Amino acid sequence: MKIKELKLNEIYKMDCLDGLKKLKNESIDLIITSPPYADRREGEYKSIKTNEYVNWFIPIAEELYRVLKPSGSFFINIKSHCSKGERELYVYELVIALKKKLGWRFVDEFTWTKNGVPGRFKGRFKNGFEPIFHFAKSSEIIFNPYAVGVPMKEESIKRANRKATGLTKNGSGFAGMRRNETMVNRSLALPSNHLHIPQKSNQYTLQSKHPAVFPVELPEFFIKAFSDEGQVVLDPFMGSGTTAIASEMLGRKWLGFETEAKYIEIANERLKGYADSK
Amino acid sequence: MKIKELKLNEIYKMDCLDGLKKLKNESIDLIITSPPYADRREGEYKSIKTNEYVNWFIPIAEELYRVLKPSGSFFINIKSHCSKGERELYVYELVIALKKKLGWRFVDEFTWTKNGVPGRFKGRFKNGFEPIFHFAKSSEIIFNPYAVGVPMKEESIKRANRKATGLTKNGSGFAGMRRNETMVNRSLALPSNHLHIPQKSNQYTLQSKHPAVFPVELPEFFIKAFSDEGQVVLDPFMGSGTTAIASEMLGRKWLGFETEAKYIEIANERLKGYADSK
DNA sequence: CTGCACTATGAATCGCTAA
DNA sequence: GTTAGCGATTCATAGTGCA
Repeated sequence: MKIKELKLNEIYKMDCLDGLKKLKNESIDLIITSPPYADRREGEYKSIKTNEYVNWFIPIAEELYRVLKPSGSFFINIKSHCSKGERELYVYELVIALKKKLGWRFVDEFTWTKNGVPGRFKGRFKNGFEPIFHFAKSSEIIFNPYAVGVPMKEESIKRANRKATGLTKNGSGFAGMRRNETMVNRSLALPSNHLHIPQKSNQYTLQSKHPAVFPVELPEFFIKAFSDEGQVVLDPFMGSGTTAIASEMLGRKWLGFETEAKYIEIANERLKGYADSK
Repeated sequence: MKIKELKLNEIYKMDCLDGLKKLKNESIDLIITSPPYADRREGEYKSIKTNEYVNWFIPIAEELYRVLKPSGSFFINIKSHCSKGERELYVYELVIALKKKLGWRFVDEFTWTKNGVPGRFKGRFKNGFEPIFHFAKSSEIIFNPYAVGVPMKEESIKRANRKATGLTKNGSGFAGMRRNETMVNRSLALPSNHLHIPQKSNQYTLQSKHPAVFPVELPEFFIKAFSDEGQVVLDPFMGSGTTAIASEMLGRKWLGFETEAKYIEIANERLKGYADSK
């Protein structure tokens, strides 16, 4: 039985596999990460070869499974690159392995659309989206859909009110949702598994110094919908700390690993900047 | 050596595997289809079981490979359903099998975002996107990206013109693209692999009578970008004929198979309606 | 202060050339 | 033969600086 040796709200300069071994079983509420992609960022991180990627990730995913609570969720953002005019398949193979070899439940795939980096390629268009895969350990996960409700269109509100006068027969009809949540939030529409978040040009921000940051809106969305206040969010590949910032903003505790000292520095600066601005 | 027994611009009431056998090697320029999804619409079509889906599709994909020209492309729209709170994996397995077992080149994945069918589910949101997978036989495929160019933003046009005054040193640098194509189309920006096409409410249209139609904009996009005028488009699962309509609209010949007489009737009505409206 | 011009850059990829 | 490096290409976005 491992013990929990690590304090919260810190980024540890370790390989994530070493770091994860220091965490207790079922001590984490939510995992959000974007690991290094295969064959990218040579020089920055040690580049993982495409055909070794799944085997490289499996021991990490095993540890993630161990430390996550049964009510927790694991979100992973990763996209295959193209090589010789074909998109690689390792991301699909990874998803299949996580379920079939390690027993993760594959809840859903999100598509995050953004403004693609321009480029003309032989036989295809620039890339304008990335998938985010949602895994869990059980069917009873924390889920607060109305925390990410979007304002309804005018017309839809009217229609909803019309409908609401003739009360529906069954209370809720929806698993895991209390009826009054629906009523209270009449003006909020539920989002879908499509997230449109244009990538910002981070030219003069601290964020820009890390080569592969996702926008803060991404972890924000998943933290709101799939965790409660005060819970613990883990990012095993912390990079410049976007997951930590989002956690701070939303009143969650957090924890992360990162091997590059310079990114830890950037992340701590960003966190300090956020704390000062409050 | 098979001979081509079938006339163009017709929907044949056959199982697509039987129909495909009547087509000559390399006689088709473009394939666009949305096959029946696994475990759906029982009663309408014979439902294909999730765990048998890949093996069911492989012989069809082999025939598609045989009839497609080396310069052709194959687009397949298919999305896994959810079962017991998990999204099934057979679509990823299919993509992997098409490449690794049958030798198809996997060019790219498109994401088609739409307005999701409302519904509240346990632990996940409504579905707001479907993938479309692009396969080919060679790296030398027909590709007309500017046929689907979207108007550039005002500001980008100005910038482009400024740049164009100081001509770049090398002619093109980009394979498969003639320089003047770029210049002539200065006011068009290339799209990405993200297509946003809200699904129309087809409640009162002929289209609605088929349970699983994709919007005509979808085949339109692929026909424009990946085929030339006068070429032959095949849809092995024609349904209510959306691929045929799009082909007619764009001056392509077409051909399709469909086992249900009532959908062939609907498709022919739609085609007649289109012809009359011209 | 506003408007416009200009610049930097974002998980990119390909073909060519030199080694 | 193979590989590594370099230049060229593409545009949405945000920030800077000047008129």
